[in-house]
Amino acid sequence: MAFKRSEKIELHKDEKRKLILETAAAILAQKGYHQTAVKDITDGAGISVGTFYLYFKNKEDLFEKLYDETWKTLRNLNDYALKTDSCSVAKKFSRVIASSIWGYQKFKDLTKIMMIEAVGLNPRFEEKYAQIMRQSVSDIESILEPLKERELIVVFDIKVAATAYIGAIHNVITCWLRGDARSNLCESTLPLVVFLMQALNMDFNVDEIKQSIDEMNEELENDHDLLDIFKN
Amino acid sequence: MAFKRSEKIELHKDEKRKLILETAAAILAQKGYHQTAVKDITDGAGISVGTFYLYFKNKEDLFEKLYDETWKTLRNLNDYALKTDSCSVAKKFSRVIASSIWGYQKFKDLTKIMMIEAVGLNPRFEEKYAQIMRQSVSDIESILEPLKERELIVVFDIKVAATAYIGAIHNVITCWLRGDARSNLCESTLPLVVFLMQALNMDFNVDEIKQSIDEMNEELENDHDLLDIFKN
Amino acid sequence: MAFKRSEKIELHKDEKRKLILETAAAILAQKGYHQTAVKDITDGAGISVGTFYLYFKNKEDLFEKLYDETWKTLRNLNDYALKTDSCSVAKKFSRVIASSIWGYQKFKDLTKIMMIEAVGLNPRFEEKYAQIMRQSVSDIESILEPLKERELIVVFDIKVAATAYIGAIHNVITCWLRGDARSNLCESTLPLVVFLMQALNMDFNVDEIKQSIDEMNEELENDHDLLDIFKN
Amino acid sequence: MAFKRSEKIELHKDEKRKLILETAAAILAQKGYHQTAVKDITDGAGISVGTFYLYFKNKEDLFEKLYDETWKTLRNLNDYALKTDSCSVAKKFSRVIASSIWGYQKFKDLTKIMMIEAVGLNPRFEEKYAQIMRQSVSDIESILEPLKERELIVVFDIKVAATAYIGAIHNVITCWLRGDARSNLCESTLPLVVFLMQALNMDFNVDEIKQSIDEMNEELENDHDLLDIFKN
DNA sequence: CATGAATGAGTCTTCATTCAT
DNA sequence: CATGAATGAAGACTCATTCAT
Repeated sequence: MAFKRSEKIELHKDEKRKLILETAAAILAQKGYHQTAVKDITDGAGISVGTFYLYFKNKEDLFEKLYDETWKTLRNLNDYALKTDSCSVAKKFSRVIASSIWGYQKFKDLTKIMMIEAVGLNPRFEEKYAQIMRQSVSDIESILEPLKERELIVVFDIKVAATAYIGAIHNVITCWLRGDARSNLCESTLPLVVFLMQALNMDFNVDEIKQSIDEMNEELENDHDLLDIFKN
Repeated sequence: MAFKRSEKIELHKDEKRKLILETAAAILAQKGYHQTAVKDITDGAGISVGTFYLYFKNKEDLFEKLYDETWKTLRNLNDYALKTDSCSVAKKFSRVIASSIWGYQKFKDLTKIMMIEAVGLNPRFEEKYAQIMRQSVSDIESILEPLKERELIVVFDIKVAATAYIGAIHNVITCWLRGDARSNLCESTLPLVVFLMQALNMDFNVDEIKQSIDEMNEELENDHDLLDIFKN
Repeated sequence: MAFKRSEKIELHKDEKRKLILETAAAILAQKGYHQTAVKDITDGAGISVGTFYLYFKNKEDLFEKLYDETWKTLRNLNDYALKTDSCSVAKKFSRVIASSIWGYQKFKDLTKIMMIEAVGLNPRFEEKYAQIMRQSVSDIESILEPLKERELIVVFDIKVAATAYIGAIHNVITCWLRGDARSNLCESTLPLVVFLMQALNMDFNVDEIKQSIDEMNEELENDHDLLDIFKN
Repeated sequence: MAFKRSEKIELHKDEKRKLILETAAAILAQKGYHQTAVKDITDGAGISVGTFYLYFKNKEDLFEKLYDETWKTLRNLNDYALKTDSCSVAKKFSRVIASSIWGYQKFKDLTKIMMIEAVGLNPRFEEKYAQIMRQSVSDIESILEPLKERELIVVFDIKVAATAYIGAIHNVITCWLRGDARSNLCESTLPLVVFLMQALNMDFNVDEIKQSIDEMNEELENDHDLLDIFKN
């Protein structure tokens, strides 16, 4: 009922594709994959079912595109956060976590799809999700490894630590997605970073972290290109 | 037009109900809720469709029963872990985490259903899951609160800490469920507990923790009554 | 929910059969044939499904028995009404109509089953109903025939007149069954008889008719044997 | 996995809807509501099950549409019969009855559905049918009322008379529907009208009535627009 | 490029009937 | 005689996908 586009503006291929993806994101996030019929999406986007199949191979294909692009965007955010003049380790951690959280909040619909809808959707997506998780974990592992060598952190088992680390962040986001959504997720960033710094037994200075987070958020707000998930 | 008394051993109502639940748990965990037809379950359990509906109102009802019983069992495990002669805080934490992990491993199928399948199944279950998560988080909060008062732990924001704490544990389990399943999840218990103790900045002694975990596991292995999830 | 017999009184074959028929009559009249499951009837009668099939071949068989016995009873009533020392024709008509109406009211449940439920149930019952209607009509025809010969009535076409005659009576009853049921059907007897006497252009005296109706009703109220539909 | 553009002539939406309704009318009239599966109707109409649900919400919806349209048509016929330059009361009665009978004969299938199938179908339809009967009766009542005032008819109780009146007509039609169907129902019109005129003790002239009936039938045969029940 | 009517395999669910106990 | 758990055929309805226009 919402999402109804009335005036059929003539759009170019890319714009229409983007329109479908955005509409689908909103509807899928709200109703869930199985509760959403292709017709719901096409009605929402003001196009015909036939047109939908001109842009996507099938319903799962659309979902996969949405999923992949979401993931790509979130990874881009991480890359961006790390692509900074070298600075203290704690600062880097802060930037990455801050950017992730900022992104999840910015793309709430997409995030919900990726973190909640896609889970347990079907064996294919489960594997996809598992792979992504594995990659996330292994990314963190490769960051923790040298830190451990240099005795900047204290961890018992790197793999477990990385998994717990990711889980801590994800759960803060997921709980927010599932209900606290009115509150400001970004306010959780600082406590979360502190929790994780402590978990790794890393030296840190709260003020420095706080500052890094604020800087990161500000940077992100000003670099709009980064965010346009559907660009190109 | 009906009948064919199967050659199977005649089972009593409760046993048959249990048989259906167990069969369903295995199939649902493997194929997923939407990919599993009622007939898959009945075929698996060697009963007719009609019989299924003799024991459960419908497919969702079965799932809900499975879900609720799983959750109840896991909570029982926690209660059991805490129902011990008072001991150090670190020891209690260790026992609870160890028991959870032990339970998840023991009831792999059920756990997968609860932690992966039920997520994003439909609005009703999403809410159910959200409620359980909220309760878990708030349980932890009420444990952390007094510890913080007594300055036994250092946390910036109790709610965020509790959420991160739960997420860390869940993710270790979930990742294991999703692929590492051949490995022994229990080996992750010690590193996980250490990670979390550090995260809370709590004093702890690794050996003591290790010992608590081992004790806990041993106790659990010997108290078989606790485990029979479907018992009466 | 109603109809629940709680104390299992031990009954003899015939009594149990009667119990089932009576329970079925009440439930079928209320919920309709297709909306009533065999289990509804057995629950209502406080017996098991198995027992039901000990007394009746199947659901349709029960219905047929109910149907036939109802019809038999109503015909008995007609016979009884006519089995009187000869009297005026108008009086005879009055007695028959009065007895019918009295019976329909007395056996409201059964009547509803026969006149409403059975209609359009399935081709077999349709034919059965048609046959009964044909017989009713032809009964009336054979009454009207000699009257016409003797010029005591004026009818254009005996068959049409008989059909219309039956229809008039039935509709008064059916409308009552379908809603007016709180009102007293017997009050409609006099106006109905007058309507029909006029329709046949027969000489009649209102007071005499009124008296016949009253007499008939009184007789019926006092002859209880006649009514026990399940007797035999 | 779908399609097979049938070789049938492509029909527009309204035509296809009409095709389904007509097919359904024929099959439902023959087999009865509960004995007819949706697939029977779609097979009969040469369409797929899916298409059926494109045109009707569900099986009951189809039946209701059929029911309502039938009733509307029959009422239209009555209106048409009365929409004539004023004439004698007897003539008006004749025209209305003639038009009804003519319509029932013309729409045999539909009539059977309305008058036989719908009876006792389920509580909803029972009430619907009851309402229609109540309305028919009350229509007749409001016609009889003034006639009684003006002493043009003699009736004892208007409500009973109206009910009997309707019942007489209906039964003539219903009996015909149920078996006499080869014979010509219209031949019953004159005797029926005479029966009813007499029943109301109304003055009438057989020849005039006969003429009115013939005129009515002729008019109806020539006004084809009136009949297309599914038109627009 | 766009449309949307048509398709039909696939699912859940009911319930009359049986028969081992 | 009585029981009621078990059966499975039958039927209503959904929805992703196609293709003639």
